Amino acid sequence: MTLPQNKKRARSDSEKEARRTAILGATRRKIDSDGFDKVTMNAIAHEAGVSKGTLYLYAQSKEELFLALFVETMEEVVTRIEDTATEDTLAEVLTHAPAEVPLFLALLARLFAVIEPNVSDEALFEEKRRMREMGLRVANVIARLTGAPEEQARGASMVLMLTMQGAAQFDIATQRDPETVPDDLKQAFAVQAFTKSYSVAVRLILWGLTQP
Amino acid sequence: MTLPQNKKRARSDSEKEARRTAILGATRRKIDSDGFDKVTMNAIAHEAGVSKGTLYLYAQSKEELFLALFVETMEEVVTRIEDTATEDTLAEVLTHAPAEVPLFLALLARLFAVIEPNVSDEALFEEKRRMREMGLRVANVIARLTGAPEEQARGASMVLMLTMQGAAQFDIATQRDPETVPDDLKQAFAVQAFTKSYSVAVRLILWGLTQP
DNA sequence: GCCTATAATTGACTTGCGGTCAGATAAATA
DNA sequence: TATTTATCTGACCGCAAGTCAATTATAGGC
Repeated sequence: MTLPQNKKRARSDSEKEARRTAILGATRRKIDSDGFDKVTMNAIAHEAGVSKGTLYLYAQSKEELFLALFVETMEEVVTRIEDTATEDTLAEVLTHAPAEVPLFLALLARLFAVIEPNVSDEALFEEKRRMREMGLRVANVIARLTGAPEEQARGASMVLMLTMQGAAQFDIATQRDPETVPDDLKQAFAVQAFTKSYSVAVRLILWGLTQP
Repeated sequence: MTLPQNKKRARSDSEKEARRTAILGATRRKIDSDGFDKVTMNAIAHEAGVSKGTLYLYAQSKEELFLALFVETMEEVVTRIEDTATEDTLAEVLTHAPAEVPLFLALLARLFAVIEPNVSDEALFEEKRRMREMGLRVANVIARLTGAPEEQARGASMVLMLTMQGAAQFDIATQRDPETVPDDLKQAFAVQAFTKSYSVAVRLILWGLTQP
């Protein structure tokens, strides 16, 4: 409810944008506090200080809120990679950026199986275009820092995205309270932590890229 | 409803096993015909010729049915790999086996984000142990056929599982009716098909394994 | 073969959530 | 200030997962 002044309704475009931002912020906080699977539209509405009906003026479904959030977080991840990666730190940055942007992994892990099936074609296609664009930005960084040809860097960017997806899935399992995990499985859960499993893949891919 | 003779209730262990099998078969057919997201417990019950309540005598939740099915299909994938892979066809078999066992990819794609969060600890841990065991069986095949040391083969097996997860996610998107996809995105969707994206990763991993 | 105890089966019911829409009303405009 | 516009609301709907008291098939004892 960070609407300009003491207005209660968003009439102008900028006011609508402010409300949308407030709703996405509320969604963010709710995923953070309750976990992705337990977030309800009522809870988001309450957190945002609006009614449930209002949410549906700004998104066509619950998953469209999640999709918008995902695009935001992915944008942040890519920007981070562009801004901080150097020749020496590329692997390091590629590995840690996704893990350090809050909610990115949680949303990525649900993107294809949970979020996208429940989103209008329109919103989906727009997101796909943005994803493609961000993939290319990462490819550019890789090409610039490794000296690999554009084409190969694009391939690497896609394989990275694919393995990141897998690693994000694995990471979900590790969220489980360690107290409840039997001893003989603790190891199996632990090795699935995101940075642990993903860094192996990143090194493998980058290494393959710099070989003749 | 393939219960022995004309019995209507499963009293002995073997009869219960038969009923369980029948229920899993019905679940399979329903996912096949309606798609994972549209399957309901009522529909499964009807297909199996029992009531909804009966389903809950054989599984604690809908997702536990899916989990049991997943283990079945993964067992089949691993067995296939063990039985048909040779030194020359390893990459080929690793790529195609997952795609050829019906429902395996659909279930794998939902395993961590959808199925596991809704399953009792008991069922989850049992599944994890089986998964680990199957991972080792694949590692053995890899070690045997490539001559790589056990340890390295286990690492490769895990990275394979991780990328397979990612590829299964990507594959969901390609299920979309091509008619509805805008021209500029057709390419982006197409390259995400399972065997297309996964085979690249398989070759990369096996190649890394056979290098000094 | 009949009776009884056991427990498998049923399906109406409860619960909870996503999504809708007719009415209420804030705010821009005349 | 009156009128118009369209944002906002929340009671309501539909649907699906999951429950449980009542029903009844079946095994085992007589």
